[in-house]
Amino acid sequence: MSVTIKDVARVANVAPSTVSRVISDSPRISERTKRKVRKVMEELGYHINYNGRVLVSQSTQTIGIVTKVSTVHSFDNPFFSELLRGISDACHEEDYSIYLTTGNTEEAIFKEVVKMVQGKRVDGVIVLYSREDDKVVPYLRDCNFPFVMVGKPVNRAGETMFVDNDNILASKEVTDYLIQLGHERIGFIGGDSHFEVARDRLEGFRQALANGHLEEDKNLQKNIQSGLADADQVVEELLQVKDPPTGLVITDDYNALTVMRALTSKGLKLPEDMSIVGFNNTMIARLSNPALTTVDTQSFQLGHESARSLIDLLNRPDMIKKSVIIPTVIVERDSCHPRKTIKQKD
Amino acid sequence: MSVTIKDVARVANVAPSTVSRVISDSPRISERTKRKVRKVMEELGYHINYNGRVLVSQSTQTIGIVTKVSTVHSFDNPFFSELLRGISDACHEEDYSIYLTTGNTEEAIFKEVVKMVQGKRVDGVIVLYSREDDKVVPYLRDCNFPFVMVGKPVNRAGETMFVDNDNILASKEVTDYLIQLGHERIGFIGGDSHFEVARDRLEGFRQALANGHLEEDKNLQKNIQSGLADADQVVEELLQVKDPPTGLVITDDYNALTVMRALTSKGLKLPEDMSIVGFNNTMIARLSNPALTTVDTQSFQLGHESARSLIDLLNRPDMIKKSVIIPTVIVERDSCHPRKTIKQKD
DNA sequence: GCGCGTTATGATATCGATCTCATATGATTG
DNA sequence: CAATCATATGAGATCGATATCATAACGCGC
Repeated sequence: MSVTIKDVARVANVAPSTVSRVISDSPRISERTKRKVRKVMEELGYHINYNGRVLVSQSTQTIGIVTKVSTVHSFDNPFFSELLRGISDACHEEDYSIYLTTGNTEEAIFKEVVKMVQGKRVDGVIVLYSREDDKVVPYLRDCNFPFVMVGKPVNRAGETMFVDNDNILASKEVTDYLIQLGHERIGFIGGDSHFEVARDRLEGFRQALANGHLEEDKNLQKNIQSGLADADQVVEELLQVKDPPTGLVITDDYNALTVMRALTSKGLKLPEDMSIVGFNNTMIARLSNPALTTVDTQSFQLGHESARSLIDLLNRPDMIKKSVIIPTVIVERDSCHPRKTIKQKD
Repeated sequence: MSVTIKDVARVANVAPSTVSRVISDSPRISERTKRKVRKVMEELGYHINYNGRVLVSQSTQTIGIVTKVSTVHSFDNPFFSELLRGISDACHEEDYSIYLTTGNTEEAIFKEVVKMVQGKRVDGVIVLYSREDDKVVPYLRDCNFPFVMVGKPVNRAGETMFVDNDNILASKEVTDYLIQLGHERIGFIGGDSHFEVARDRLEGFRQALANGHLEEDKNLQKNIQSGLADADQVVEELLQVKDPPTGLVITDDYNALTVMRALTSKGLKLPEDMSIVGFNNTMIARLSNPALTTVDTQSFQLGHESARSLIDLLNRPDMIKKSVIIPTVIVERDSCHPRKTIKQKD
């Protein structure tokens, strides 16, 4: 069908192996022959077929990306898009390609992973989440297949390459920020607690409260899980509490915006009646009204570093399993306000 | 290294070709042998190596996705994420995999495409944009390589498979919607006019004005291009016009929200002082305040259909080059308001 | 002028699967 | 019971590249 190395060899009157050597620019071939062969390649419109090369070199120059269940909340979330851009960028620099897993259920994703790993379609894998009860990561460990996680591994962190923020610290800092503003009743709205990141951020939140000698009230800790409890309900509950919060730490920009909507529809004034901080600094944080103060987790960098680390690992399989922590930055916008010193009658 | 078909053959005491036939569940192999071979595969932990198969079958069961330059505005935009989800979903149903091109410049993208097409890494390609001055589509045509576009081709539509909305109609309808609400001065804020979609939506907008016997004022037609003119500037300009608009058609939810922010910061009340419609019905439309009325372009379906069409084409290469039009729906929310019958003095 | 080391190239096996063609075996039939 | 045929399996070529080993050609020193 298309032009192969043999066609080139025949026309150029050399052996296929010579053509192969010209392709890899081997120093063992004379300049004269190289020129001749290259001319023929040009004339015939030759282009290498990677599949042939892959078979012998046992390397695909491709990395696989595994995301969590994608039905509603993964691609949807701009955070993931940014991650993907970062990965994509790093891959391109190193001339690697990207192979994307899809799949709507955990089981489907797992099968896809097995298929791409065992089927030798990728050289390594980036896992874009960290959660307990996950089959993918243990599987990759068992196979001894090169992989990098975005997010801190649930266990055996020492044996695993990962790229992450210091989520405990980030959450602590941003809670501190609210405390500095005078808030004493601070609520926390997290995501799916199966994920490591959710637990870390709650932990940081609690540390900040403890540090600030503020009482921890479980009634102020809520969850928004995709589909399950929605913002309206959570807001409802938070406002019912006697002595309701004046500040909220929300672990995701998207959810933060949802909550803001719910609050305004209840007649609260933002940021005067409720100070809010989000996480991730996605583009939507800039768009809300008031603009959202949020923790920039530098998702692009997170993605970029994860790909770079994986490629490093592929190049030197025996390298030490380093982990990379990407610093976070609080981006101050307009969604926070010093606590009003109301309740004069007290 | 890993277990191959030959290892299985040796242990099971059959020929490699027999094992291959068992894999493809050929009816020419007895049930007894199949059971025996399968048992050995199980025991040895055999898994097919796709690269071998690809080489002989000349098919990768993989489709490539080409997006426009990704630096700022492609993955960023939830519209693309939804498209990707739709593609991903359809691919998974048909057991196809996804190969993603990256690249920060047009030239880099073009090279990636050549690489994946000539290098035989994918069976077909989905191009997620339609623009003039594009090298990718003409190239794919020249190679006679199977591809599907999302968006109407700039030319030679009859020879090209594509999936699209009727953007002219959609834009006309949504402009009509504003006209029905009594608006007579309506502005249009589009995107990069290199893209076919931008031109179509402008066209529909103009048709609606003409139909409604409204005068077309070029001063009310603006553009927001990624990075270039920003919302504040555009809003500034629009409000400077004598007899400024009371309604705006904005061809993208993201830009619509940017404009809304700019308007409120100028002290306008929404939707009373300005009615706004967006496009795409991305998740951010739901989050704005007031919630954005927008044209649902059904991006998930767009992606889904494009993948399905491509896979159809791959299965029957001589099939007629059909095109699919996905209907649009206006999603009414709270960002539009009947025109106030002010200017009593008139 | 013979032996030897270099250099440039060729011949061939190989990667892991599939596919075509050949063949052994057993069943069917006149 | 020989001829014929269907069935189940094996042998070997093949896909398009790379890599190893062999070898031809050449120059050089003694």
